[in-house]
Amino acid sequence: MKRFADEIRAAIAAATGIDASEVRLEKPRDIAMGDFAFPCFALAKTLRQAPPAIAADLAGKLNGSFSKIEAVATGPYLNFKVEVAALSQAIIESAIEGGLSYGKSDEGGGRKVVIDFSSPNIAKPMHVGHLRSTILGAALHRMHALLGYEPVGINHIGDWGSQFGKLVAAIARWGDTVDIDADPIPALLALYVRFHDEAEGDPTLEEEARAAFRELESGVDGEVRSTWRKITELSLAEFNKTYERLGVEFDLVRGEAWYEDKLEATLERIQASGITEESDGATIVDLSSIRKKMAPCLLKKTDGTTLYATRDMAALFSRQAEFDFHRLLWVVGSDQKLHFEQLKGVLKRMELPWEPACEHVAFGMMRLPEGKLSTRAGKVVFLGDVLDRAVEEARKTIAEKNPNLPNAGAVAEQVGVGAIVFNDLKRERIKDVLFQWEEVLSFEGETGPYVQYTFARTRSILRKAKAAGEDTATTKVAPDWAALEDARGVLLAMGRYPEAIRTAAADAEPSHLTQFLLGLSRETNSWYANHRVLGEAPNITAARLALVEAAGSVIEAGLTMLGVASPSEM
RNA sequence: GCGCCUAUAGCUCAGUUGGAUAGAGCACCGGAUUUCUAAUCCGGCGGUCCCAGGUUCAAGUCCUGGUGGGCGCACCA
Repeated sequence: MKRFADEIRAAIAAATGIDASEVRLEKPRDIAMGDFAFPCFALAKTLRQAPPAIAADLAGKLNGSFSKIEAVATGPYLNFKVEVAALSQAIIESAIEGGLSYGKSDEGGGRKVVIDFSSPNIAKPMHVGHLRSTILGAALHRMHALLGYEPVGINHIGDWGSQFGKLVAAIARWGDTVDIDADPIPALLALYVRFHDEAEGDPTLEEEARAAFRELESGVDGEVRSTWRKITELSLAEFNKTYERLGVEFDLVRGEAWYEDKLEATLERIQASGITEESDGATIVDLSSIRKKMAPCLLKKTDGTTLYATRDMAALFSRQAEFDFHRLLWVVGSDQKLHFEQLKGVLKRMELPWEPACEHVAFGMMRLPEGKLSTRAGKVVFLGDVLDRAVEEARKTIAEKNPNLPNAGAVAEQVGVGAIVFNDLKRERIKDVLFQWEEVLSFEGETGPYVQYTFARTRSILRKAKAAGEDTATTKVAPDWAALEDARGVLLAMGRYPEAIRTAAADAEPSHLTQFLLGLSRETNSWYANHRVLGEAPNITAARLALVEAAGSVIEAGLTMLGVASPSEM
């Protein structure tokens, strides 16, 4: 695909004198017009000619230099159509050869991309709101790896801070009223909620909590620390079950606590750069020079303990020193935008040249029809429940549509979880999401199961072809590539996959890929409706089989990038 | 109050660095299966692209000012 575009660009460059890299090719409005379009408006001024005249003129010049491409002037546009045999063979072969690595490139050159994602808080259950960071980060990790970067996925667990003082205090008081070992997360959540309820009428609780956190931060290895350690371990074990279901892995699981012994050096480093000041007894960095009225960054409280920003600065310095990253992606909700702007603001004031490499990959908030998510107020949908219900729904659909499916249970898991994951990656990440059961449990239309279904059908055809002895390996018939004219939409879609991956990674926007997959699936399904693969003339069947194999291969590659399974039957 | 984000069909959303007649899905109506999975396909219905100015040969896209919604704004994370 790219080589045809490059050929066209080079020819236009030669004919007009503009640089080949400046030639921008678009997608024609209608596929019947061609595969690539070049608008001639921009040339009108320099050539002192009307765009349609330029297009007509260029068409004449270019057609002489192409062998497999035809240029047609349509008004102010110059449209290009690649000979179908050349197009289909090139795209199908590269898609099939690419396999799951289709779109692979070495543009990353092994440079490191640190991706900070998921980051749940210890002692709280994961809810639907945690899903987005987890699967966005995992998808970005896979895409960067494909593009030749060396991604470093870090789970920056929220395991530090004054809230743990509260939890420790609550356990000290009421730990024997709940069974933490049996089902740790709900038990810890109950204690946390109780703390907040009772702290209002009992100020000694807050004092105990502060004392506990002070002890934790002092480094003393006593009762408090051992309680904290236990909470952390139990929570991590719980989180891992969810990660396993989602197919998510991390290169490093490092909680905020991991940076504990780096806090002092971090503060010293920032102070040494001369940008800190005292304000009401706290240590801050003024950021009004970064943006008018931007809130200052607080690094140390009046009582001497550290804050979220202090720990994130420590993490940042540590990662920069350890990985010397090309990019650092914080995959964290948009509600924390200011926090990351502040971190970047501190870097700017320190005049650190790697500041632009740090990006906040913000995503919109998940809301329920009844309002904002709140674990404490019980307004919450737990992630495990969402996955379970989707899987149950998938199980029912399978029982109804394909009752003899082998491995029905495993496929239901793949389809149900796939539906949830795909749905969450479907729209632009910055957009807020209203969580609605009927939407996430829907398997029709623009959904993960729709894409999975398209793939399953490609596999089904390949299976039947093999059984009938019609697959290319058996028949050794040369495919009639020219017979795929009607599949041009499918071909062009497949050809755009590498670019979809590239922009998805560059913009840290996996929705480019989900949208791509929906488009390819639509083209493929639409083509199926009007064309038979099996039982046609051998060279036609061979070409169509290759098309089906390639389309399935690209879909599988894309779903794999997203962390969605591709069952071969469903 | 200030800052950031967002607004496209009844609903949920696409719409490349500004380019040809603004596209899907859901819902609703009507069709398609003796043959490769109907979790599909085809057709119909449905639009002052929030409003008002501006820049441009060209604006859903860029700029300015409004309006609605979301998020945030000092010792929580």
